[in-house]
Amino acid sequence: MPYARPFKLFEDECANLIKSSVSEAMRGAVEDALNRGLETPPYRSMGELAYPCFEVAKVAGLNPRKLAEEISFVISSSGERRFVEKAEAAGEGYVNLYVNHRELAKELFSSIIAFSSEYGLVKTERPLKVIVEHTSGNPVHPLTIGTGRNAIIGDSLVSLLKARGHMVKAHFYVNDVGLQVMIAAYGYSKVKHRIMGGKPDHMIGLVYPMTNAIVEIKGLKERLKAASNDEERANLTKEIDEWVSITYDLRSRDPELFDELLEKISKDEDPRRAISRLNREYEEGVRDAVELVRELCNRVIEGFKETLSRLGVRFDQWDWESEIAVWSGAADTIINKISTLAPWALETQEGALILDVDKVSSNLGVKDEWGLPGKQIPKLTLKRADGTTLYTTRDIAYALWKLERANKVINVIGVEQSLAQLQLKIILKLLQVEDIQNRYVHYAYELVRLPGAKMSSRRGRYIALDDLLNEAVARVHREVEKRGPSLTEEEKREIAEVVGTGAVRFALVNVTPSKTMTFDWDQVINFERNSFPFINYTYVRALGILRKSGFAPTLNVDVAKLIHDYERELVIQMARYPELFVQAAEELRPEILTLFLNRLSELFNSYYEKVNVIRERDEETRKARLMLVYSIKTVLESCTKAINLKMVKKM
RNA sequence: GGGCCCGUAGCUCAGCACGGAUUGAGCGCCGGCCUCCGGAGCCGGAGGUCCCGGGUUCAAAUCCCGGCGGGCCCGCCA
Repeated sequence: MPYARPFKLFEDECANLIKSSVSEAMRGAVEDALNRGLETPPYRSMGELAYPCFEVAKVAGLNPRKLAEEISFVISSSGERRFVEKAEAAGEGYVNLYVNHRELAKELFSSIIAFSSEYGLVKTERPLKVIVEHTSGNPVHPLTIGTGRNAIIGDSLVSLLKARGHMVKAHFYVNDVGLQVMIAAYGYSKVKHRIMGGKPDHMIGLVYPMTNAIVEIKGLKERLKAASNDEERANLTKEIDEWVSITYDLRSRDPELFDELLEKISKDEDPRRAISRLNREYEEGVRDAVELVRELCNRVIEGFKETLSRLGVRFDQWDWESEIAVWSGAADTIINKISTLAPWALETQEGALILDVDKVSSNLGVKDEWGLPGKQIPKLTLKRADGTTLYTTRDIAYALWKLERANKVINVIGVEQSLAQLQLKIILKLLQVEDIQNRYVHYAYELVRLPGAKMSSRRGRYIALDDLLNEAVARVHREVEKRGPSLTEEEKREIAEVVGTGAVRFALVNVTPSKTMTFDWDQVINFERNSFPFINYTYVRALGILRKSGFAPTLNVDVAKLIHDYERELVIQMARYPELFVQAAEELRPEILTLFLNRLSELFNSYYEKVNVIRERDEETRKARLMLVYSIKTVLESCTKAINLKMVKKM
């Protein structure tokens, strides 16, 4: 079997040559420097790798430039070279190393043929059981642009880690406990006969804010009646006015639905009490309550699944908060365990149980160990005065549940939860979970802004992921209409769907998660460079060439025929791809691969413009070029597969 | 008040964890290329005190300290 990482052969050879080119006395220092890896020079004309001599020169009391010249000379006169074409001293003290791209091409081609579209997907030596929990949108409204980023990042991680050879399961945490869901369920119970056509998650996305607003106003009005002074009355009136304006807004979006909800809720003596009763009954597992809430959640989830399947996002498991954390009694068990382990950090305030997390972290010594920046970690309430649990407590139960089932747990959750996640991790440490620092990861991501769009959860104003996808598909469809008149209507639809949703995926994964990203249509669906359509177009071009030429991949090619600068560059980039894949998977950075896809596509398009492939007269040159094109096609397949992007074969 | 994240070209970003040689890409703008294997393409140009000020270092966009600007978080919400 050929070696899976062609470029590594070159890198290893460089390291060996450098090591053996210095005197015994310097070898130790050189090895230390090499262990940190060689550098990539800033300009392509400076070779593929570089070794800076400054550090070693300083230790040995030598001039770095001189040392670089010496090393370069020894390497250049060495007969032990296969991949190193030449070594040159440069700058103030660099050894620049140039690869022999023909030898590299041989390795690349045999690797491509051996692994096909698995090329570059280097398997780990230590496969782990990994749970990636992502998306986990509350079942009271459709998935939004924000949960969309979560889903796409999460699914890319799942795909990346699977490709790396880990045993990965994608989990969705259904937050079916808590007041929000109960409000939605209460409203749903009044108007469920109306929710027939259309996507159920969108309907409930309207029922929930409507119900919430109606109940809020009713509650505020009662408080106004009982208000004892003018100031309080004025404040309440102001608040009521605000909510009334919200209900106008909401009603305009479906007057019949709103009116029926209002009429039915008004009949209830005390909606708030009905909602808390529902909450209590659900936590206790009373049958009617369970049936109602589950029916609601399942319908919303049905909508989620429909949306997610368009993006190719699949879950292995749906974990219900009620089952894992509440009905099982796990949350209470945890509270008891904390009471035994750290009674000194617990206090009771008006009946509520509070944990001094800061005290816990000092006591466990994690502040130093984890390099915690904050001096003071806020306290956390574990249990309400009425004995019911809180979200974070239930989340501890879920974290433990996941940690029992996997070596590593990755949670894709918004940055705004950073503090809660830190508190949770400290508690997990307190609960004596082994190696928690490495096993439990909060993979934080930032918000998505969409210029011109206003968001307000009280008004039920959000940017639905469905709308975003529809818009993307529509835009691609218009373009396909313009450019592909020979395609059938069905083909056009298929292309628009795959390329449109792919464009959204690409755009959302292309930006470093810790940055707030701006979603700009002209950027996402621009059909030019740095977009998914551009990459897919490149792939289709490569397929076209291969199809027309009738080329069958073969190792019987003369790599010496690859003399063009673009050919050399393409070979190097593709040979480096496995290194990038490993880095992306190890560092959980899928965006490294979207950047690579773009770079490779740009290179190929430039090449294609300058060099003939099919029309090349010289048979050997033609064959070598076709093998190169075949490699590009294969690498595009592998790399898109690694982050679960689907491409069309015709457009 | 405290903590976290972000600040690089008009716009969107990459490079920063692990310091290294003249910072880069796309869009937009200006100017070229359809006798072409698919123009959803290609080539060229203009455009930057890498937020500011100190420090460490042979070397700072990158590390440290102090500011400034923006976002988020510090609930008996989830």
